[in-house]
Amino acid sequence: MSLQKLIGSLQKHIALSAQEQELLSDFLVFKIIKKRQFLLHEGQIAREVAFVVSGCLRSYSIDQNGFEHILQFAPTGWWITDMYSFISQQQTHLTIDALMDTEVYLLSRENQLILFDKIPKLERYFRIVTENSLVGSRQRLIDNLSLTASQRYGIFCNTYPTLIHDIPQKLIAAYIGVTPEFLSKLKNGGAKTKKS
Amino acid sequence: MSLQKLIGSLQKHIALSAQEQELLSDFLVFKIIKKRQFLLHEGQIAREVAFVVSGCLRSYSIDQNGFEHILQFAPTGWWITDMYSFISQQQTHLTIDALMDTEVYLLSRENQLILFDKIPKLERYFRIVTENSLVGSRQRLIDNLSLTASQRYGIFCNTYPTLIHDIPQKLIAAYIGVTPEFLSKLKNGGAKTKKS
DNA sequence: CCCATTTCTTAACCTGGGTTATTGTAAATG
DNA sequence: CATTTACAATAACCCAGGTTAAGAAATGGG
Repeated sequence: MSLQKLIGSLQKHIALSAQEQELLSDFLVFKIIKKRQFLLHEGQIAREVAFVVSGCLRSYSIDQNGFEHILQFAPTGWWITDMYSFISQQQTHLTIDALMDTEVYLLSRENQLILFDKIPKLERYFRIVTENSLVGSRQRLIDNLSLTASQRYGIFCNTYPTLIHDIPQKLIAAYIGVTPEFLSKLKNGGAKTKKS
Repeated sequence: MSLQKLIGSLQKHIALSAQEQELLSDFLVFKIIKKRQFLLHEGQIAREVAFVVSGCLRSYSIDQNGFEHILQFAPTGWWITDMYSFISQQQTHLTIDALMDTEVYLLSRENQLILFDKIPKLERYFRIVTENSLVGSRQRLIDNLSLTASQRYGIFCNTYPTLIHDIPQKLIAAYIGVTPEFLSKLKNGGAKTKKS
C-alpha cells in the first residue's frame, strides 16, 4: 500500500510502533490530484501539508507583472505546503498545482498539532524535516545571490535529475530565475553572440 | 538578569516551570562577542546556535570573487547559526561575526538534543522557531526573484528598522543583493541619468 | 588631535539577462 | 486528423544593475 512510502520516510528519522502508525493513518487523507489541477490557490488558506507518493507538485507565486516564480518542486517523497499560510492560517500568496497526475497524503494543521501531543516523535520528525527545508531554502538564496544563471541551471540539474526531461523547460526557467528565452540561449547559443 | 530575555522568548510559545528553566540554564553558555570578532569561521563546524541578548550578529557567505552575501542579521531576540553545519556537523561555508559588541547565549547541538529528550516542550519551541525561519527565508527568495533592488531596500527598512542607522550601508547592499555603488545611486540619484 | 583606514558618493562606461517579435513544432482537444 | 493551444528557438534591441576609478566624508585608534 502507498502508505508505506510515507512510513518509510518517517522511519529514516524516528521509530513508530504499529499502533502509532495506525493512529497516524487515521489522521491522513489520501488524494489524487490530476495534472494541472490545484491543491492550493492564491487567497485560500493552506489547511494541509501534502506528502507526495507519486507524481510531482510545485509551489509558486505570481508577481505584479504576472510572472510565475517557482519556490519548490515536490516529487515523490517530498512534503509541500505554503508554510506561511499553514502555520498562521492566514491567506496564502502562493499557488500549488500538479505537473502530472499525483498521489498525496494530506495532513491538516489541526490534526498535525493533535498528533504532536499524542506522538511526540512526530513533532521530532517534522522538526527535522523543517530544519532540512530551511537548509535548502538558505542555500538557494545564496545561490541566487552569488551564482550566474548558467551555474544555477547546473545546480537544478543535480537537485532534480528526474525532472529535467519530464517537465517543460519554461518551468525550469521560472525556478532558476530567468526568462525561458534566456534559458534557451544558455543551452544552445551558450556564450558567444559577438563576431567570431 | 539577561537570561530573562531568552526565557521571555520561550514563554511566547511554551510554558516552562522553574525547574525546567534551571535545567535549561545549565546547558547554556553566556558569551560576549566584541565588534568585528567571529563566532564562526568558514571551514569550522557550527557546534552551537546563538541567542542574541543585545547587539547584533550577521551570517554571510563569500563567493568565488570575494564578495560577501549576507544571509541573516540577528539583533536582540534572534537565533543564529549555520543550520546546515549545525545539524550535519559538517564544515560550514558561512561566517558569523559581530557588527557591534554583542551578548549571546550559546547552546550546543549536543546539549540541544539532550534537552529535547528531557524537556519535549523545548523541541516544540525550536520546531516553531524553525518553521518561522523557513517562512522568512522563502519569502526572501520570492522577493529576490520578483522585486527590484529599490523595492527590496524598502522591505529591508521595514524588516530591520533598528539597523538602518546603526550599520554601514555596504552591509545593507550585501543583504539586498546589490553593490554599494548601486545602492548609493538608488538612495540619491533615484531614477534619472538621462538628459532632462 | 591628527593621520590612516574605511565608507560613501558620483560618473562614465559595460554586460548579463530581459523584451518583443517571428517562426517552427509538438501536444492536447474536438 | 484538423485545429487550437502550448512550447522552444532565434534574433535584434533594451535596461537594471555591475565595474572601474577617483575624490569627499566619516570613523577610529594612538
